[in-house]
Amino acid sequence: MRHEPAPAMRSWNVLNALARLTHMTPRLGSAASRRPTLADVAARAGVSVALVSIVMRDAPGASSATRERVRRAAEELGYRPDSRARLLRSARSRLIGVVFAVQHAFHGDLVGGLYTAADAADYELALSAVTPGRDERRAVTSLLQDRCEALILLGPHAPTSYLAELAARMPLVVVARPVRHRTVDVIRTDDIAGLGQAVDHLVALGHTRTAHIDGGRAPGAAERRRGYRGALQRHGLADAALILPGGLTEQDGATAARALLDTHPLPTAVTVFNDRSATGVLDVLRSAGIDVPGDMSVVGFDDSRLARLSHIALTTVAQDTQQLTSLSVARAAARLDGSAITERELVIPPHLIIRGTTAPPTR
Amino acid sequence: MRHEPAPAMRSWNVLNALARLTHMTPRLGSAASRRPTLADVAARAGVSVALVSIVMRDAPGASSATRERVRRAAEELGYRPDSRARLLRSARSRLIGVVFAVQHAFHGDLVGGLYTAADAADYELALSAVTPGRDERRAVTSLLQDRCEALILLGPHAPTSYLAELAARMPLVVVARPVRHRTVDVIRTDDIAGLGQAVDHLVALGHTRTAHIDGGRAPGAAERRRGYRGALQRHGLADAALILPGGLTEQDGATAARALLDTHPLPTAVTVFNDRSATGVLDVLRSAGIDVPGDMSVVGFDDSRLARLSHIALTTVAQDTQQLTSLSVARAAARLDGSAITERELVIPPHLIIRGTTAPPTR
DNA sequence: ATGAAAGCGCTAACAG
DNA sequence: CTGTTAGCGCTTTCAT
Repeated sequence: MRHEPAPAMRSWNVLNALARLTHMTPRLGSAASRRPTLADVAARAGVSVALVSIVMRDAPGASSATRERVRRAAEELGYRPDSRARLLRSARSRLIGVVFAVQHAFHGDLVGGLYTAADAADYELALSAVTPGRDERRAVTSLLQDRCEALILLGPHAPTSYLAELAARMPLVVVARPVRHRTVDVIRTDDIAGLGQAVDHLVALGHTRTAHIDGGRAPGAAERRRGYRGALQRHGLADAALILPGGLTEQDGATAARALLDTHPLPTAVTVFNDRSATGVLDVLRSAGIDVPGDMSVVGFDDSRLARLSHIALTTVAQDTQQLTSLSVARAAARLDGSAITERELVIPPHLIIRGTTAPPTR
Repeated sequence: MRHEPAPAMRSWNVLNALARLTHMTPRLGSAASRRPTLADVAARAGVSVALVSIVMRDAPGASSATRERVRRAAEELGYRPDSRARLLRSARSRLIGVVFAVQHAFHGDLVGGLYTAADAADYELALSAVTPGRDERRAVTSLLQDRCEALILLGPHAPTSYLAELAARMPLVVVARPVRHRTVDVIRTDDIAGLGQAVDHLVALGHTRTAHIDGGRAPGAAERRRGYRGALQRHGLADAALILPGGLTEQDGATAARALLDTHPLPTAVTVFNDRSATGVLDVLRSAGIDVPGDMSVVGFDDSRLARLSHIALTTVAQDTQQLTSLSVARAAARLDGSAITERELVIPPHLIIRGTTAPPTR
């Protein structure tokens, strides 16, 4: 059998296939074409694979001289450990699956925090996105095949029954949504306290006629409604509670703001489900000639990048993403280690950030 | 050796460890505690592992009766194929790595499209996010260990030298950013044409005094500047070109808009690097009492969800995400298959979407 | 400190 | 159509 010289490199796979064809004998293929393996490094360093494995993992049991030699060999070969093979062999995968919605800016913030936390705890993250064409189920299923040891779900919409089913398979941490089930861990912001702080602030400024534009069926929306009502009650303003149906997008806020403008008497302040929706509210109010905060105070929720923009300068309830994410990873790790856990649900206090959209009422 | 009854399930890993301890003999552990394997399914169905493998992969070579039996056994056991093991064994991983910035809404749209495209092409996606605490290098490195066959980078900031280095290892597709390098595939929007359409539209409406708020050093910004200039030139308005430094956030747009307001004579129309920045522009203009589109027309870029919001209704240049993503996956696949490729760089035409922020000039 | 050998769960040759 | 066999690249005993 003769080989014509390849006319040009046409494909990565063709290369591999060739390498395989030309070495049908059990002897190893030349390291030139394949991605280098432990065996290649071992051969080059003149030691056994086991030793190389030890060195690559920084595990104890190799002389520093050997370590040095092995490291150089690996370096020269451009060796990269194959995480699949590693995972396959190890009892633990140290992999945590994360399901997030790619369109939610707040999820973006959380993912950032999760990476940091996982890093510190020596875990890897496997991301799986929920998109318009890919639902939570899909996202979770793909993670299950990846041998994740635990799952962290950001604001999932799936029914509790499904979450419970998952939790039976493996540790499950749900973030930013309450779940009433014995085996599901929950890490979330104290939404009730958050709205409480918002209302306290407004009342302290002198507002008595307030409104709340809610989040509809979004995770946390019910709690925030309750927080709004409860806080007014505390201040003896229960009768003045006004809740308008909203949602979690700018559009939802804009629509609700128009409804708000039809209210008589017009409230002097409004709390909004989240910053995104609050942006829509601000836009409609200003277009309608309502001065913010002169004629109307507005409070958001999340302290997203949006709120911090100087031209928006939204007073808002900040979620503690650092806590939410590090506790989520810590909880998953604790479950995997079998540490004792007393509180299934961790509720993190938020804090109000006062910026430029709130002021005393002028009417 | 006696076992005390376990007081309570304390850990997933303890369970596994126990299972391992109590079965030190080479015989297989009971399927009860481990996640079921092909062997378990095979045993239950009374066939060989190989056959089960065939059935699970929907590969030819099994009678439908057997298929049925195997499927039921797998179902009863709750069997899930282990993708790591599968990948380890197969020559191909059919895995494409994707690096994206978790804070960019537009990347979110792209990721959605990529999932769909990958699905159709029978590839899997491995996501790796760039976050404030995790740079592109990190994101790429983790993907390399996952045995991805190709990489798709969304709007990367890394220097061309690094991209070239990567491209030498494996097929590399860069999306939404031009890269001048022989081995790097690029799929991007025709930014020049996009700005051309925007300017054509404004000129057709009667505008002669226009401005462009640019994207600074963002991917694509240089092209859009050039597109703006070139289009004015075509219309004999080269002298009227006004470019203000901007960026890709609302904040950047807001700042630039303030600068714009100091211009004399004030332009009657402005094109903005992207929708996000345009939002900031709109906000500042309206706050300053400038009516849009009465006093000033505004055109964005991206056709993000933002632009579509009815209260914003931004006239904008739409990027064809469907094309961008399906071509990206197709290109990666083509490289892997060794298909002939004529155009290293694919430039996709955008199209203008006229909404409510543009109108004839009144000044 | 080092090496030999046994698999992790799966797919791919090949034989029957 | 079905079973047997041999690894993928790595970690992990267990010897030495």
